[in-house]
This record gives sequence, C-alpha cells and structure tokens, in this order.
Amino acid sequence: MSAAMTMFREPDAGCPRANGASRCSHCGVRKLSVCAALEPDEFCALEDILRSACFAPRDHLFNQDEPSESVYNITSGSVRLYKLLPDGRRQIVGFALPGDFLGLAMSEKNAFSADALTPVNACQFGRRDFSALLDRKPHLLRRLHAIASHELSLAQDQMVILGRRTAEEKVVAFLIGLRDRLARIDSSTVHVPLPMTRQDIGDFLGLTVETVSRMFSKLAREKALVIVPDGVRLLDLKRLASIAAT
Amino acid sequence: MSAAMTMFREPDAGCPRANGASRCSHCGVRKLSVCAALEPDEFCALEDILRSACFAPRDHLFNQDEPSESVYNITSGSVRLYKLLPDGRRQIVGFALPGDFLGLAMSEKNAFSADALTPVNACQFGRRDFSALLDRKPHLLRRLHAIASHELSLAQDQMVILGRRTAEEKVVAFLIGLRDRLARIDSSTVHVPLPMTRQDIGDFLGLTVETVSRMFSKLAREKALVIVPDGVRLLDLKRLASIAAT
DNA sequence: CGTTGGGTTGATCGACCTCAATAAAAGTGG
DNA sequence: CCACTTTTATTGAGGTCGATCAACCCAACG
Repeated sequence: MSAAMTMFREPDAGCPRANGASRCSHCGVRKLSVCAALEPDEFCALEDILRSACFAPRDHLFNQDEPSESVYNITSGSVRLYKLLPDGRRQIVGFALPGDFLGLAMSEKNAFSADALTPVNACQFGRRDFSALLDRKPHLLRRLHAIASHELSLAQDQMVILGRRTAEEKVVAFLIGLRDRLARIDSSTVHVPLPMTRQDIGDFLGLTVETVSRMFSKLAREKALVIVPDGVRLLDLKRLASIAAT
Repeated sequence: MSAAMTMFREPDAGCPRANGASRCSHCGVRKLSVCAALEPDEFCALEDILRSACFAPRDHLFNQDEPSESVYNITSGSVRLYKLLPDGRRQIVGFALPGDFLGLAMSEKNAFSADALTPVNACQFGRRDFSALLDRKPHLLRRLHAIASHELSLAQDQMVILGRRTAEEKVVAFLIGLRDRLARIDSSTVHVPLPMTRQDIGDFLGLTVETVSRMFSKLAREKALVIVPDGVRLLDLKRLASIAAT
C-alpha cells in the first residue's frame, strides 16, 4: 500500500471495514457527520488522528463515570446510550446510528455508558487530539456545535415524550422518530429494523417491557403495523403520525 | 411590587436599560455566562451588538415555532421554557436563571416558548449579529459549545428523572437541582425560592399539581423541609440527598 | 367586599406496573 | 444435527401509584 496508508494508525485486525472507515473519501456517512464541515484538503488532518475501531454486539465503547479517553463517529451499526441509577433502574438516553457523534461534551468523564447493539464500526479519536483539532478548525467546531444543539433539541423532544405522553403515544413516537432518522441514512420508508430489545425500548420511553410489548401487539392488532423478525413494518403511516402528533 | 417577588439578585434595580446590563464590566453574571470567554478588551465587540432588555412577569421572550430573532443572556430573574402539544398538554423543558443563555441552537425557529416568571433583565442580541460574532471569536464559540454540551447533559439527567423516578424522587431531585444551580449564583444554601407555581413544577416533572402539592406536604410533614412564602427551606439535606440519589 | 389564581386535601379511578406463566428464539456444547 | 440452557417476547390477572374530580382555603387585588 501507498505512503498514504502510513498516516493511519494501525487498524484493528479482523475488522472487515477497517480500511474503508478510515479512508474518509470513501466514507458512506461523511456527508451526515461532523466531517461534512471539512474541505477535501482538510481530511488529512482528521485522518492523522483517526483510528478505525470496531465493536461486537455488547462491547462497551465507554462507561458512565469513567474518564473519557476517546470520542467516536459511528460509521455503521447502532449503539445504546444509557444511564444507570444506583439501584439498577436504567434510562436509555439515546441510540446512536451511523453518522452520529459520541462525545459531544468533550468532558473529562463520561456522562453515560455506551455499548454496541450490533456490530459497529466507528472512527475513534483521542479526546485531546480532537479537541486540539477543533481549535485549529473553527468550521469543525461550528459544525460540532450545530450537532450538539440539535441533540439538545431532540433531548427536549424526548422530555415531552417522557413527561406528557401515554404509553401508546410513546411507542409510536419512538417508531416514527427512528424511521425519520433511518430515512436520513438510507431512504428506507416503512420497514423499521429494531436492533434493540423491548426492554431497551421500555428503558428509553419510561415504560416496562410488558407495556411496550402490549402496545406493539395492540398496534399490530389494529393493523397500524406488522411485527417482523428484527423489527416492524409500518402499515398505516397516517394513523401512526396522528397518534404521535396529538 | 414586593422585594420578595424578586427572588434572585438583581444587579440593577427597577429596569433601567442604561448602566448595569450593557456595561459588561460591572455585570454580576459575567463570570457565569458565555461572556466569560472574552478578554476584557473584547467586550466592546459584545457591547456593540447588545441591547439591554427587561420583561415583566408573564411577558414572552419568544414563542415556539416562530422565527428566532434574538438570543438572550439572562442577567436577573427567572424564565420558564416550555413546549406545548396541540391538545394543550405542556412540558416545561427548563427554567433559565441569571447567567443562562437562551438560543444555544441559533436555529431559524424557536423550539420552545419562553416567558418571564419574575421581572427579568437580559442582554439581547440579534441572532445574526451574534452568529457573526461567533465566527470572529472562536473562544466565544468554544464556550458556547461547552455550555450547550452541559445543557445536553442536564437534559439527559432530566430524562432519567422523567422516565425512571417516582413522584417523591422527582420533586426532591428538582429541589436539589435548583438549589445547586442557585448556589452557583449567590451562595444560598438551604433557602430555595420558587418563583414558579406548583403547576409549573408538575409540568417540568411530568406530574399533576395535586401530586406535587402532596409531595411537598409529605416532605414537610416528615420535617425534610419547610414550606415558606415563595419557596421552601431545606431542613434535612442528608435525607433529601439520599432520596434524590437512589 | 367579590373575584381570581394558586395551593391543599380527600375520594375515587384507571393507566401502567408487578408478578407469573408460557412461548419463541438464540445460543452452546456434544 | 439435536438436546439444553438462556434470553427475549407475549399474554393474563391483580395491584398500585399517580391522575382525576371535587371541595375548600387563602392571599392578592380591583
């Protein structure tokens, strides 16, 4: 391989897409990610500090309250982000999808834990390296801030869902929200893959597994959706949208 | 109006838009705000685009879904931030206190409504003016991003409260959280002024007025706190902290 | 005064939780 | 490939926390 390859830190052995992920020019999520802020000739600065990482399902990217070493940009797969209370109650604060950035806060300690739901590929950056890069690339910082603000806005939407919506509305809002996010990545429309368990969905929506399951059954019974292996297929989008909007 | 109505420290009495607010050097919240990122000689750039604004209780700073004209830095008083569902259900997404910045997202449209709970003084900036300033002052942008990230983190904490805590825990977490924020402004310890109604607290915590009132009564009955005019006095901090931590 | 908005308290109800049983997948090792 | 365990999903029965409905108090205010 060329001298250009020597710029990359060593990719994980056995990681299928290791090369693809670090070669930003071929990256599938480049236009969705922080990286979109950079000009083509600036990518070398990113590639200099980037390490391609991959994780198997259940691998932890990082843990709540531990020092934050790295920040990540997800290139494939999905990641579960959650907080635990001392007594074991869990709140999932989000699911990261391809294009999503983890470590917006650039803080010393992780505010939540993150683990892989599916095989995950990510660009990994040293927190300090990335922070230094932000100081050199104001465009990148500006973009990161835009992303953080958008995340804040989504978090506030989630507050409405958690605080003021019924179980049925929660589940539907979750499905519609996930569908909209997936549509940005590949334009799938009615098929919504669900790499997370019902328990995960419950812990995201402030419900129990049983209630989530019951709502899925109810919506399926009413022909608003069909439950398929690994996900759902939305049938009556109009009806679902009206439930989520109310 | 009574002095008790104005719960939080007011640098300039009444509402003169002349001195205190626009003269950054004398501003009481400078070290807490975005502005802390600026060097003394840079404040003129801020003062150039700043307008001192004041609001009476119930005045709206801006409304959900309307175009965002300005961003604000609160210098005194407190502001209620909320989202409304079409059917009238309300979720309060936060209370802004002195030092807080409104308009982090710098987006075209407001994601929520904001109105004053008490008399409020604020520094008002045109959204475009402020955005342009951010391009000229990377330090300011960096600070704004730090603030946005911190807000995101608080929003995630609030998700845990909304999704996974009991009514009692919610109320206690709210009081402790507010106390901690007030402590950053003036180091009050046990007296927590509450400029918002029980209804507001309920709409922040995903509870009804009645439940909030009952929890206050319960905590008062158990001598964990005393209800005083315009607020509460925390008595058994150890016990309250342990409820909130659980 | 009467009115109005906020706060408290009680009685009842219901949405969601808890507990329990079963079924269906998905690993795991032989 | 098949037993065997483990994890996940579904469904039912019954209980509970917080919502709802309603009465009342109190302070502020015109």
